[in-house]
Order: sequence, then structure tokens, then C-alpha cells
Amino acid sequence: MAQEAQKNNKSSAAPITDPIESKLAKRKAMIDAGFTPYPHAYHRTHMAVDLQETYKDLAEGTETEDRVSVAGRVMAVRNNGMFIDLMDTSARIQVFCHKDSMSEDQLKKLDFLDIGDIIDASGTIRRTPRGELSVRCVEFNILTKSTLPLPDKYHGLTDIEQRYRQRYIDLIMNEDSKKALLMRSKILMFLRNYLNDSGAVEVETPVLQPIMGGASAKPFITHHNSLDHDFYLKVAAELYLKRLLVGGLAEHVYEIGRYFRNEGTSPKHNPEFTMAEGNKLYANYEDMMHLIENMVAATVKHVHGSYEFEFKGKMLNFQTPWKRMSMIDAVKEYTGLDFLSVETPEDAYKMAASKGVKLEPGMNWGQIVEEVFAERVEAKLIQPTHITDYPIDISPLSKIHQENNRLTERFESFCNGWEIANAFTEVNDPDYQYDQFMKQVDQREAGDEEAQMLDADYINALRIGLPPNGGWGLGIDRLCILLTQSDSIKDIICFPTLKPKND
RNA sequence: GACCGCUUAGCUCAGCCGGUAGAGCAACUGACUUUUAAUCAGUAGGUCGAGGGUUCGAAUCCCUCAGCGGUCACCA
Repeated sequence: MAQEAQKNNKSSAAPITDPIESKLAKRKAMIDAGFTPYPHAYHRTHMAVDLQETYKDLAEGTETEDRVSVAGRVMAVRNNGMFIDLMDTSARIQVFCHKDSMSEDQLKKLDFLDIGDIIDASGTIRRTPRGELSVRCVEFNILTKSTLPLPDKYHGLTDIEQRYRQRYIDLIMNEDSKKALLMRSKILMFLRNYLNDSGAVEVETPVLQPIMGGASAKPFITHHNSLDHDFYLKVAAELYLKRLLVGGLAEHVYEIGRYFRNEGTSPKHNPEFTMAEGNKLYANYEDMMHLIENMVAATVKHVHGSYEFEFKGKMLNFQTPWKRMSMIDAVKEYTGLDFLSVETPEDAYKMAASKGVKLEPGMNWGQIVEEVFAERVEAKLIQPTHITDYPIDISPLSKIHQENNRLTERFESFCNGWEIANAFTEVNDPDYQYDQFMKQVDQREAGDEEAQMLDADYINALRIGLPPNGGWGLGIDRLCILLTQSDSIKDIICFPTLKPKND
């Protein structure tokens, strides 16, 4: 009957050879034979990985009476449907459809089957003489009819654009994509557990912020209609986290969230990205160095079973304590220039120019030091390293350094030449903070789109009294790139930002 | 944003000095109750990213546009 339906369907024209037409015809034939291509009922008693584990010692050619049901996607069909490779979320298992084990009706249903369909299959466990663990199928059902073809079963999907645009196909075809994204989940869970176990409290701060604050960055701007006001998508959570410390919500608050910066993309930049940020009472940047390195090292150990692993041919060792170097010393070491020996921007400019570092006009001393650091040092910091004591000019939220009033108690952690963390002893003097904001406002008015804005309510919160505290931020995406051996941030974001195609 | 590169069948890829489109997988028909990238025989499938130009003739050369990738700039 089903075959008649199929014949009728194509009797009017030439044989259907288009893959999509063929699948649609099979779906129709199914319906005509009284089946639904998307039934409600299904059974599944076992995951493939559990069966592979349970029966790993089952000898070749052994039949059992053990009855199981599996379910998943058909990835390959061999020998007229006698051998079906089924893939569930855990693993693959072969389904053996032998005519001696199946009824006529069941065998006929094989005609409706395509690669890509979701099926369940019930039967007994055996290991074939060739060594493949299989379910000797008694009954199977198509649970979801697939009506678009899958990529080449051997080569998978290699077109990088299509892998990102159609991640669902990428995940079906490419085990590595799946592994990387699952690893990301594992990393996030570990970090949350680590922080929660240490007594930190996870909070959520607004994504829609009336004032851009907490970081120097170009924001996305959106509009709320009924409030008739523009909002900035969060570039940082910091100022809100510290408000919570003013309120005494907890000793240590943190957020793992999505941040938005309207800047260029690259293998390590996506317009929306994930950071962990936290603020801890009565901690300073020294404590933050311990927190960052212990947390990251524990994550590395959790994932790789060791503090050391190879990334793109380089061994990275996260064993604590990490190397520390002040920014001034780091610049001195790699360029021979001592920027503490010059006071004015003009002299700093001349010093940087003497080594051929390209600078924008109008930069202040701190910006020049940072530029020299970024251009000459950063890429060389392969092993995890804390670069400490950032210039005051580029650190408006960091408390002034106790030994040098041109510097602050701030550090950033680098690995593989990338910044992965940023932390400091937080400013809690409202007047000092106000002055720092106003310097940012001046820079903003001079055309620096990334300079920060005055957040008057935040100053108000500081006047109520912010206890001494340390703040930290950790770039989750970069950590994931490193831990998954990925080439690009897009590989560890399920749906990376792409320009829509207009065709 | 700038420069360089890529774009050919549903997927993976060939296609030389410009001469009119090829293979494997997937699909279809058939053979084999055998396999594991199953095999064998056959069939069908393409506005060569889009638009324009040069030419007797363009997938191929030139221009514009689009998407993606890489590098740089900005940044985490």
C-alpha cells in the first residue's frame, strides 16, 4: 500500500531524484499509509553511550535477550536498510534490521526512511561478528521525518560560514563543534560552583543601562518606547555590583553575563560576549590576584586534569602563583624604556617615538605607557602573568597606588598574549571618584567615544559609603577558546554574531 | 573602517593559456541479507555568489556589489 502510494505520487512525471522532493514524497507516502511523520508517542529506554559502556565486553558474534529501545538521528544506512547508524546526543549505535527479526509491516516502513530522520528502535542487544554493538531491531518508528538533506556523511560541513549560520547542521555533523560547546557549559558550571562554594552570591544587573559605565568601550544604544528614553546595552556590570556592596547584599557578589560592545570583530572579539565580574568586600588587588589565579587554575585542572596544557603548539602552565610584573617594569624589560623617569606627556611621547611606537596626538602619559605596552609587550606574555600597577590616567575606577601616585592598584592577567582578566582595588572616595569621572567626561567631549560618563547616582552611592573592596573581571570566551583548542571565539559561541545575508 | 583571499550540484571538491561543466557523497532505479566512508551497474541533478564590462566566445580576464575568512586599526 505504501509503495503504491509512492508510485502514484510520482507516476505523473519523471522519477523524483531531487533529494528534497524524494524526502517529501516519502513523507507523503507515510501519511498515505496511515502513519504520521511527527508522532506523539515514542519510547526510549537507553542512551547509546550507556549501552556501549554496559556491553563493552560483549564478545563478537554474541546475541543477548536483553531488550532495549534507543532513539536518535539516522546518520547512515547500509545494505538496503539492514544496517542503520543511529546517533543520539551521547554516542552512536548500530541498528540491525534483519528480515528474520522483523515483521512484513516493519520491513515495509524502511521504505519511508531517510538519512537524517529521527527514529526509535526496539530490539535485543548483540555484537555483530564484525564487532559492532547493535540493536537487533524488532520494531522501529519514524519519530521525525527530515525533509532536507544532510551534508556529506564523511566530510561533514566544512564551509565555515554555514557552520556558524546553521549551527544545528554543524552540531549534527561535526563532533568537535559539539565538544567545544559542551566544554563551555562545563567551564561555566565549574566557575559558578567554585564561586558559590566560596560564598559568593550570583546576581543579575541591568542590560539596559541609562548611563554607560564601568568600562571604556563603545556601546550599543537602543530605545525604550514607553519610557521614551535611550538605553545603553551593558558594557560592564561593575558600577551596579558596587551599589550592591553599598547596600550590603553580600560579602562577595558576582555576575556571569552577556556584555555588548559596538566594536570590531576578530577571532577573539564578538560584539556580544561573556564575562564574569565580581566585587568582594575588604579585599584589595593583591587578594584579587589570588582569586583570579586560583579560580582559573582550578578550572584548567578540572577540564584537563592538570594545570598545564598545550594550545596551538605552546605549553601553557597555570600552576599558581603566576608571574607578576608591573606594567612599568614589563615595558622596561621589553623596550628598555623607563617611563617613570619622564613626567610630561611630551617627554613620554618622545620616549615612545624613539622606539618607533605609533601614537595618537593628545595622549596623556598613562595612555602612552599603555600603548607601548600593548604594542611591544602584550603579545609576548604567553604564560599566565599578572601585569600590575596600571597608570592612573587609564584607570578611573581603581584606587591610587600606595607607593606611587601616578599608578593605581590595578592589574590585568595575560595568557597566550591575550588579556583574560582585569581587577583592582576599588575607589570608594566619592570626591576622588567624581574627579576621575570628570576627567573621563573631558576626554569624551574631546572626542573619545570610549571614555566613561558621569554616573551621578553612583557617586551618591559612594557618599552613602562603599566599604573597601576589590573588583575583578574574567573573560569567559577567551578562557573557553584556550581550553577547547579553538581557532576563533565563534567556535565557542553557539550562535556568533554574523551579518544577515540578503538574498 | 582599510588591505588581501575565498564563493562551482543539497554536501565535499576538481576545472591549466578564455573554447561552452566534472568526480565522490547524498537522491533515484536495479543487484546483493552481505555492512561500517558497504559494494556493483545505471539515472537524474548546475543562471559557476549577484550585476555589469571586454571578447566571435567568460566559471576562467576587468569593474561594482554582497557574504565569509585572514591581517591591521579599536577593543575583552
